[in-house]
Amino acid sequence: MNTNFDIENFILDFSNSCQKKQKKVFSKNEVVTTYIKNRNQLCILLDGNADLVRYDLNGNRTIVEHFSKNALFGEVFYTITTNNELLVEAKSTCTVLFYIYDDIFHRCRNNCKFHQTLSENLPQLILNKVTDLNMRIELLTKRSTRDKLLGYFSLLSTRKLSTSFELPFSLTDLADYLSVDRSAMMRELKLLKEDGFIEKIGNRIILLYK
Amino acid sequence: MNTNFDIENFILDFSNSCQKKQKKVFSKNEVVTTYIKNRNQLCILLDGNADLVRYDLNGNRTIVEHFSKNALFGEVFYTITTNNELLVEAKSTCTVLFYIYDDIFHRCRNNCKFHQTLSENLPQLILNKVTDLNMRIELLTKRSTRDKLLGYFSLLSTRKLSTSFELPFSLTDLADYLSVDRSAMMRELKLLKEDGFIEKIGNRIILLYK
DNA sequence: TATTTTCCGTTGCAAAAGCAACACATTATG
DNA sequence: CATAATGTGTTGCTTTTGCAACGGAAAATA
Repeated sequence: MNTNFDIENFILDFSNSCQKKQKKVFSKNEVVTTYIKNRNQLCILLDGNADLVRYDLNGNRTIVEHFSKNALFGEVFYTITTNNELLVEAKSTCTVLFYIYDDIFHRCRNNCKFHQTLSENLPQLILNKVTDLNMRIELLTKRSTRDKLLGYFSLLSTRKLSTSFELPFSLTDLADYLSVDRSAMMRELKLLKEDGFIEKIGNRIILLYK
Repeated sequence: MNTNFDIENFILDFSNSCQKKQKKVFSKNEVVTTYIKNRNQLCILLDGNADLVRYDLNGNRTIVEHFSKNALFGEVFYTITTNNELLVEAKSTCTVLFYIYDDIFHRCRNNCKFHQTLSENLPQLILNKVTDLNMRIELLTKRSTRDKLLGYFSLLSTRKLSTSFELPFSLTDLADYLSVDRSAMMRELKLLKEDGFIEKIGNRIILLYK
């Protein structure tokens, strides 16, 4: 894949060279931003972890996306179709850059290096997001809680290049991410252990099946 | 939103001006392409309808995406993580342009107008895809078959600017799209009718709740 | 047009998932 | 450090969903 663009170093080098942005720091549980129709915001998470969360009319909470270092988010990626609350919550201390998408795309007046490089690499950055979303869809289309859990574990295992890995979520949040009931998920986790698919030590999962 | 770029006219004007692509026509039920790791293909559907379909190990069929005129697809949007079959099936006669993503991004040698315009507008095109995928995720995270159906109907209603609209799927395919069992979905459809949420005349749905 | 194939609509039964409630552990916070 | 808040693990019960099967309608095909 063409992931030549190293967003991390790029941001380190240039994030101060552009005027058309805001940089803010949030502490745990603060609301980073809400998704509001047509404001066209694009955000980059420089550091920390945050979740895009939706609360529906039945009071169900869904973790729509989980963001870590260098993730892109913001309502430019979203067509707001429902009146569900959609907001980004900091899960740890977060540093975030805020842009208006049109400003990136059409460059800023200064034509600064930051802006130029960012707009050149935007297709790749957004493409990375597309592949993430497709993986999420793959998970969500799995028919059973068991398959969702195993699919998610297998994903984490692939990412860490190890059959043993830490969950980036609390179990409560994991249920909201997989869009299943927490107690049902706990039951299924127990069965997965009993059936010899996984081991679970604290926050760490070990995949036992090949 | 900045959807200034009119892909349809652009394609009409320029699709013959570039060498680095293939144009093919498919008839109904033909396989347009399969998703194979690292081939990095990007496709544009010029005309017709097609589905991205996955068959899992349990034999379940999932319609991962539904494509209509001017849709972008191809494995450049996908990180293949499982060995599930992932293929695009023509649902009607389809005309498709095939590219290799790197060729678009790095321009072709001729530096033709088609290539230039396409690469300039690629962020916007991919962004449109992101918002589509996010809508799909919103549907899939709904907890019940009822909510999935109502959510999908509400989406179609918003698109058509009318409470009455045709389903773009057969009911069998709709179930595969919403990732639910067909008979369970039929049962829920009946209940939705009985509870006065919808009317259904052939392929047409009328939303009755406000 | 006759025949095969696909799709629709339905049902009984089994399995899975959701709901509600609770005790206990762990983690934040005054 | 004491106390509050949040997270974990569990269970009985209810509801929803999935599975399998079937007959008939509609559509595709020979």
